[in-house]
Amino acid sequence: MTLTQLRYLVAIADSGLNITQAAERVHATQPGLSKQLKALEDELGFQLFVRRGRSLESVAPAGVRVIEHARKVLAEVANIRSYAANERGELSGRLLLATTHTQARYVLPPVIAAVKREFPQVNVDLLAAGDAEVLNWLDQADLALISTAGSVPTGGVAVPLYRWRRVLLVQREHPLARLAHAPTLAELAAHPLISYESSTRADSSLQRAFSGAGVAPQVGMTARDANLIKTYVRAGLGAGLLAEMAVDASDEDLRILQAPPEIPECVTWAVVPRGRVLREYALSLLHRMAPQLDRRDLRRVLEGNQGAAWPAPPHWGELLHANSA
Amino acid sequence: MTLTQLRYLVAIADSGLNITQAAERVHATQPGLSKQLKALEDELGFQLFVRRGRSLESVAPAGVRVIEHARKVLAEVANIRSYAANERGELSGRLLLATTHTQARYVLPPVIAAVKREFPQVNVDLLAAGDAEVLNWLDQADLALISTAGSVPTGGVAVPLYRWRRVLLVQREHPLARLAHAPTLAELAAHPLISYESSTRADSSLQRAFSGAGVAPQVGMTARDANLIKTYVRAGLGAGLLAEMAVDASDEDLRILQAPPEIPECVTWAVVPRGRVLREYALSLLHRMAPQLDRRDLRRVLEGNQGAAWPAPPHWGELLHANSA
DNA sequence: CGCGTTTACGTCGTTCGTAACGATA
DNA sequence: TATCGTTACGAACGACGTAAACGCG
Repeated sequence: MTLTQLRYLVAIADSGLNITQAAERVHATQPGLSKQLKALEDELGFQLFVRRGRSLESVAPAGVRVIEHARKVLAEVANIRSYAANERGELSGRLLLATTHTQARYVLPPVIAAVKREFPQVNVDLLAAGDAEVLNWLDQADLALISTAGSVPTGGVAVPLYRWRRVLLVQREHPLARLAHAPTLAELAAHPLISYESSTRADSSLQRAFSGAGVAPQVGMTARDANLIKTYVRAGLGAGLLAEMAVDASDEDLRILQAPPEIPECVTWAVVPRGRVLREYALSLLHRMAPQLDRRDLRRVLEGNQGAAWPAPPHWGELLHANSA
Repeated sequence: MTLTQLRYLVAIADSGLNITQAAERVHATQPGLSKQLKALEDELGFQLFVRRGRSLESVAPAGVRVIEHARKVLAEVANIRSYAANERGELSGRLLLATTHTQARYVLPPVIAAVKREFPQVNVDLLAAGDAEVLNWLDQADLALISTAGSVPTGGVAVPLYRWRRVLLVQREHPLARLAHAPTLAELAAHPLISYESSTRADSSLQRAFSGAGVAPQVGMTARDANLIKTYVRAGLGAGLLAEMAVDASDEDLRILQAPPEIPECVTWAVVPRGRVLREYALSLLHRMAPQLDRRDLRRVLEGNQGAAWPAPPHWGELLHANSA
């Protein structure tokens, strides 16, 4: 058994059982992979894939288990490489972030700009997805950024970054804009809402807040992207309910209202798989998004495989202030 | 980076930084290890060991971290090998048990005999140590057997096997033997005791039971081995306080008394490092020691990296009965 | 007939062991 | 001077890539 064999194995599994495609991915030739796979199967004593004719039909049950372990091996090897790269002060590399659209569009730009200033040779790749899908990318990404209302994300060590609230964005002539006070849940329920896709789930904090007040919201439109929500607010399709981070100077034509207090605060988290060694620049990004946390503490907890008692995260506004300074 | 390099690296670390000795351990030549170590250091970009002259003086700080990860890599590779060996029904192998003397001497013999009957080609190695040290061997052993009173052992997935009580072993002419009832803690405190080494620790269940009654035991002698305790009981040095499993037919010259009820029941656990794949014969041993647990459940929990709600373990007597049948 | 896998084969690189050398206590 | 690590060298093994053959849709 060699690391190459394990690397080829997961490449084949990740390429939909297409050895030719897997060969390109690992920068090798197809017969090479074929042969190494055979060698590995010979050594283990059973087939890892079910063949139909000459091509791979599916992963054998035993293959599933072996691949799981192989991934762990490769992850640890990657950890050694990352650790070594940090140790010798390597400045180049890649930073793959799995994140929501709102983070990517409104929160990350200044943060990433700062990281790129500190590490100009680092390639930053953004992988924007919906709330629910972000965690699925965690095995490939370096870290995931995700927001929740109340619960702590699973899938790794969750680091609380900051708190934020939702706000209402309406046209100036919208009925809600004429109220002297922040609208109540009942008042809000009287108008069509435009919000994030995830808020339609029955167990979302939004739905729970409304049902707690005995009313049902009219979520007439959803989008993953705050920009789209704004567009439809301007088109007069309803009131936008979105993250306060998504409001910027370009929204002066609209009115910004506080959301009802029953709609709970959210927390944005960074999630890092347990035991993963982060490159310096990833830690730098993390630290910029949570300056309240000590850098050494961060590293210690991330590598210590254990949860930690984090301090309460600051509100988004404070973080913004810290970053602009 | 190759698996060979990582294997050589930990071999060197485990051989007290003696490359020659490490070479024997991995069945290779010394120049081979020397060269591979150099190649690994070259690839990583820094030295893993601190040299004084030409010999290795100590593990460099960075080396400590790399070795930790290397061990995880090798452990996962070993898991793949174990899984494969199970998959193809391999009947030979090695079973290294870290255990206490009492288990090794009185509990394990019939169990191991049964396992050897089922797997004649398996080499069983016992590593008997004191209560506290057993867990230190866990990284090298396949599983550890350890007893506690109340607490759950750490260091891996703990599987409760059976419950047991301590008993008193005294000479027929001992004053305690004349009592009509089981002695109380106060009565016991009036006589010198001979017990296990671990019972002298202030936080041991024995000490806590006595101090709860406001008396202090006179633990005049300790030993790790129940046989030794019996020997000294026969020499008239005091009353033996030991595990009920340690009493057998050869003790008919002595009197067996119940221990005071305040001395709590103990539980014997099997501890398996998280994520380790056990060979079939190891699982067989585990199942024989805890027939109340389903074999599939066992494997699922051990490999699922998560604790489980185990059923209450049976008393030792029931287990003994099941094994003799 | 195109796609993908396997088999065959030649070359290159690497590893390994033996042997000699160097340093150190 | 004995012990341990490094360097040097030759042989053998293994991995890789090119090219061709084989099955399958």
